[in-house]
Amino acid sequence: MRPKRLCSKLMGVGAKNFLPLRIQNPHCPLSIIHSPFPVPHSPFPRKAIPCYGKECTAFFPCIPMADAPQQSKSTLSEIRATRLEKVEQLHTAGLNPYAYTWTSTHHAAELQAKYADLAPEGEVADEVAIAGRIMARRVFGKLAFFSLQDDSGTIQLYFDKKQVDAGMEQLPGAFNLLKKVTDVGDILGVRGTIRRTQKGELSVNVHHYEMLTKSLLPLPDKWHGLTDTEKRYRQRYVDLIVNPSVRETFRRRAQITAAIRRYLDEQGFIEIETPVLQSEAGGAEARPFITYHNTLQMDLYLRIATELHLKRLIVGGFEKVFELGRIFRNEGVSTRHNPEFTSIEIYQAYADYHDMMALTEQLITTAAQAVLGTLKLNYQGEEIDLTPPWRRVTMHEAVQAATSLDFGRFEDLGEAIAAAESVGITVPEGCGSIGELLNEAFEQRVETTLIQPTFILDYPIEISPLTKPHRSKPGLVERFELFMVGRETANSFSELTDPIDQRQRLELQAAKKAAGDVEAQDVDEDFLTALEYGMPPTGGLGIGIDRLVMVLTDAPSIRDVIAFPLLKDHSTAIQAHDYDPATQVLRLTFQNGSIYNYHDVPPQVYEALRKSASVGQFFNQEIREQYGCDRLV
RNA sequence: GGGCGACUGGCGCAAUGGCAGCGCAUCGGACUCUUAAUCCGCUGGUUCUGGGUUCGAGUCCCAGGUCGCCCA
Repeated sequence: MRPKRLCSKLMGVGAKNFLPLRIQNPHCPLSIIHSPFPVPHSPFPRKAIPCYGKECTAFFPCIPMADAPQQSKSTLSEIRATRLEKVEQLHTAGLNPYAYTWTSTHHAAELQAKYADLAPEGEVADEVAIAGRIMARRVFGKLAFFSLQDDSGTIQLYFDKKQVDAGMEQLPGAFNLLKKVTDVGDILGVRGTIRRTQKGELSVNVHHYEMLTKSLLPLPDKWHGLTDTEKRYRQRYVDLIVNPSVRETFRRRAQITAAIRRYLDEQGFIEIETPVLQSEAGGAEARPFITYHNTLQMDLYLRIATELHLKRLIVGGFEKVFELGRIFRNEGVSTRHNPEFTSIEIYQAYADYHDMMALTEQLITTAAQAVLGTLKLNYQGEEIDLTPPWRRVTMHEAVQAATSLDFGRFEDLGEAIAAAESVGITVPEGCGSIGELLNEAFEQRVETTLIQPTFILDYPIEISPLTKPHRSKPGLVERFELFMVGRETANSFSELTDPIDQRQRLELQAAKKAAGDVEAQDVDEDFLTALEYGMPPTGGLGIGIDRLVMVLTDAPSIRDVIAFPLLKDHSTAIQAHDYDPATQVLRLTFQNGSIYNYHDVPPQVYEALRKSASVGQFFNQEIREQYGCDRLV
């Protein structure tokens, strides 16, 4: 075995009077010394207990206090410690580094606009107050320039020693204190007048400043910024601070949803919130998340669609309803899929899918105009023109154009499969109907080619269990999907209102589910009961808000338009383990506090776990997928 | 689920198997018009984790983790 390398500074010295420098093993059970940072202010115990944790194969790099270099201020914990000292200095000076309130007269962008015509070295006596985050410091002996960033933009702060000291007489050495205790990242409030510097930068000529919030952690490199995608998603707040375009994306997202709601409101639609927790997850073909209600002792599903409840509202007499909200689908993660995402579903009584096509065009063009001011946009290098009317083509026509196969002419499934395979279409196992095969051919050959907004009409009945049969084309339903930039963006139908037909279709779904299809839905008896009371003819429409926002903000990944996308935990660190040989139950306590019982674990497996160099790794390899478990906490 | 790639100080990046380096930031000093300020000086790293090969591993091999891209 390779010998452990030990920190030479640690060798031969006792455990006392050490200053922990860096936390190396976050999985160690002795969490007290693994708090992420040493806390040198207040009664910080200036010593570290060496790490004797079983799982902790790391050593703890410590240096004796007496030998510690006086000027080492570079690691994260040291930077933080230095800033905590500045917090103390502010307290000592009688200032509160975490202020309660501040009143600004302007935002940065307002000042930039208002004084756009001020000439270099021009001064205006107008008194202004402004607050924001320090994004850059350029400090001279008796002069300093800061860049201050607020919600609207940035503006330069100009600090002249004489002026600051004169303006803050009650605080002797105010200018020097400013130089000493401020860092990039701090939240500062200032009052001053407006001037444009010799070099032409509009500035606030500060005569009074207040530290509103002292920042303890350093921001990323001011020039290169934060580019690590994973860090950007995991620490979105840092991403938002240093990447203005990210703030712009989420501002646009809000404008889009606001524009959609405004339009629907103007058209007389009302938004009604329907349950997220449901005893049956229906309305779409998707695998649901499952959760549990303790006192009711029942399993519950997170909704995979809002469809069935919104239709109940149509039965109840509302004629125009919608809900814009979160949907949960227990599926994989990709640049186009997040397990929780936002959809809008809209239902209009006495309308059919042709009316819904017009509504789709109206909604999306309204949103585009609101956020971009134009219907021509660029998505990832492709020019997209949203000017209506959008192209309308049936699924049969689209597939025929791409494959030269006429699916309307096949007599039976075998013939269709042979024809599909002859043109290179991969036929999935369990493909049980011509309609499913048609959809497969569409997805494989047509979908990604639909760059400009296109309505695909008239779907096979097999893949559309909630849709009214086509009024003139047997075997098809009155359904369309909207595709843009090669992706499904909206889905709509003339809603099925015949309760008997609906029951048969749902029972077919339930049979598929019983046969093992995890995406098939169950029969929602109460929904069928509602239909039996009678639902007016209704058009329904669903739009994927995240995908729409992606197109309108030119975002390549759905994670760029979701503020806090779902990411895997960094580790399943095991804090403690316990084993009962009699019941063969292995109890594992994880770092995050959860406790699991793994069943039927043989004693020799636990022995191997105990002796393993890394418990976490052994668990991942030998236990996690191999044994059944219950969650206790 | 499969394939490919990435992971080195707070951030951005180097390092034919041979002393882990650079820029920015931090820390100390100088400086009244900067805007990636400049100049001088210093500090800071169990190279994602575990194992292996080797006299010697950031680099090679095996396993694992997370992220990204592509495919399903």
